[in-house]
Amino acid sequence: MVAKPQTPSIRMVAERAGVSVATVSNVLNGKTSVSPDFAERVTRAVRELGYVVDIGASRLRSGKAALVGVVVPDLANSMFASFVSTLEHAARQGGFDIVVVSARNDPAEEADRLSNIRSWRPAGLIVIPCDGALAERLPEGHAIPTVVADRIPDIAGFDLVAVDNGPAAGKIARHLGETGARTGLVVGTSLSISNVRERWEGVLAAGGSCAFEMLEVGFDAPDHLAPLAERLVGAARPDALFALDHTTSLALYRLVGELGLRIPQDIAYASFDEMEWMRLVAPPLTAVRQPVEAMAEEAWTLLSKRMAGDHGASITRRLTCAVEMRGSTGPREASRRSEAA
Amino acid sequence: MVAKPQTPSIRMVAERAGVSVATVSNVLNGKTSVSPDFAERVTRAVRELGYVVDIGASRLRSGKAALVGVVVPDLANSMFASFVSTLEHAARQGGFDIVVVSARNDPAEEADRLSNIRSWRPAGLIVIPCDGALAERLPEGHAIPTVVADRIPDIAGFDLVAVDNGPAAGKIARHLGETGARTGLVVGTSLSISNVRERWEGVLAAGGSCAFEMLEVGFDAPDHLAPLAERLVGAARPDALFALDHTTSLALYRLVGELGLRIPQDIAYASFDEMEWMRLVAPPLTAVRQPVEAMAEEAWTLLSKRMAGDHGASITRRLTCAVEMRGSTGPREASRRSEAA
DNA sequence: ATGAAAGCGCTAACAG
DNA sequence: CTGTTAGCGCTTTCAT
Repeated sequence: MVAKPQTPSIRMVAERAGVSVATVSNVLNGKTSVSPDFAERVTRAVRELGYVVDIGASRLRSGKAALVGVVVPDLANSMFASFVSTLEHAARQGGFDIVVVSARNDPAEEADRLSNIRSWRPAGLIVIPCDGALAERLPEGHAIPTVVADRIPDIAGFDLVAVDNGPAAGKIARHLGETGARTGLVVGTSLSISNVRERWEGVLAAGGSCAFEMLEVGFDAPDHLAPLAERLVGAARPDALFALDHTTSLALYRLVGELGLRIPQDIAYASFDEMEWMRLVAPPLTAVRQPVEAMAEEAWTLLSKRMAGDHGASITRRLTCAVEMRGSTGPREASRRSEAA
Repeated sequence: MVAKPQTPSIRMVAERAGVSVATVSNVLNGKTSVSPDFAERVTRAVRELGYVVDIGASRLRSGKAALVGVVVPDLANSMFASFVSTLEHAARQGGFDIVVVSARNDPAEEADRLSNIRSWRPAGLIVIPCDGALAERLPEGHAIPTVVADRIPDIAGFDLVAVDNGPAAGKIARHLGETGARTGLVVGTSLSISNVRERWEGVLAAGGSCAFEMLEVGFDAPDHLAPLAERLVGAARPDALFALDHTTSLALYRLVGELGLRIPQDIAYASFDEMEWMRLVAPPLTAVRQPVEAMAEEAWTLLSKRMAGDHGASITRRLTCAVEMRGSTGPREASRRSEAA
């Protein structure tokens, strides 16, 4: 029977270096000063053993957690993936790791994850709620520093970072009117999501010469788009379409193609949430680009302050979206790629 | 001074229920049987206090970790995001949470993350290495159950799940020849990545009537595509382009558009890695679709077995890609959307 | 069926 | 500057 390889502990390092465990800890954490000689012996023992601290045990004793929880509605959604990616990097800079959980757009699952994640005793939480009803999913005396991002919850007391949904959507709405649309159909997943709601309200508040109507299609858009198809072939076909989120936009754009409608000649098209492909299709799509990276960085900044002990009043940040007007909303020029075909 | 709200510990639960901490633990873990009366009292105390176990302390004592580490080259890449998303769900089903780290395509960062993640004493690791040289980034006696995915490392002893890169790429190569291409340019990030290498070798092995050449453009493709542009405008312009990964494909497709080349009339176009947008552009792109979800699920299955104590010989799984022939590789029919324009 | 006590790996407090 | 000791929250013997 060979000696089974065991994860080295601080005690093994201490023994090998011929010092006490406290000295090892001091060398590693640099709190108390240690003589160069001892420090060197410890460093070598650490290297030889391939020792890395057990960060869980460390937290247990010190009370300092190096973990933050991240809860998103859907990791497969590239917007949220990008958010998490930026967050992960910012967190690492600060010496934190992240535990990521996806609620899969299911409020019940979100509640479950939110409860479960507390088991890790994270130093903080960053949450993009999957709908407005976050309050009922947090435990009574929720004491973990928490930042909510992207969507506005039904609960105060947390820092919040989101984008200027209303004004950005309003710009699109006015632009559609200015480029000749008189009737517009706005399509989104659900008004129960605050940013979809804000966008729709932004459209309504925009005024302008185009009359808009709103349609909710839910999260599995491809299945729910059938009734919409009828609206697009009938005589009452709107002059313009405005998709309020990426998921919807993808499905809606495909539907428009399947119906053989030409953009922008037959119907103008705009989207909230810009993805790479929107600049590659012909004509390229008018879209609102959200500052996802900036949102993640701001969320991290806010959380850092809270984790550092800031107990000031909760802060709300609204970041500005970029609105990109492109060929899909006219003027009636065909794009290069289309001309070529 | 109000009583500061404190995270409830098992001791508080025990006191409130009027039982010992051992009994609380027994109720929660269901190991030993507990009288209905006591069980009920504990359950209520848990509910009233909003207690959730400290999973770190639990691991410390029991040695059972409920955490697995996931290391990917780039979380912002939608393929990897999708991988992580599927993984996260599978892990949750098994009662595990995941710590996610991104190497940002940087081997040095990967080494750092790989070392750092051991601090969490994870029960297992799932790694998509950012290049082939994984061996030198793992500590000497790496004892954590580990599954490598997507790319083949320079080190044996780990379970591996990847796709049939060579055969799938070969199919594309033959198809390009069959649709009339005599010269083809294959473009990818770097041959140092095993799957890119396998794809290129698959092209070479395919035979067929088209002569291929390979070009490496690195990871920040947009910057490195300039020399490529010259190849595409000169007299020696190839008949076909084949991008070996998503990042490259996105940049390359954009370049083709900017140069005003028509697909497939001026040049045929195919891509390894299928993304949504490839079906939305005109003409839709011929592409190899990787079974990312299946790969993640298989990786989890393999890891589960290892974590359960299976010490059998390491396993390699090759999943089959779907190859979708579309308009971008001819025959010389314009797509519907193009016809309309 | 229940509880007392030990100890996982670590750091903080204190003694020397 | 260094070592000893206690104890974080939990699970696991081992008594009772």
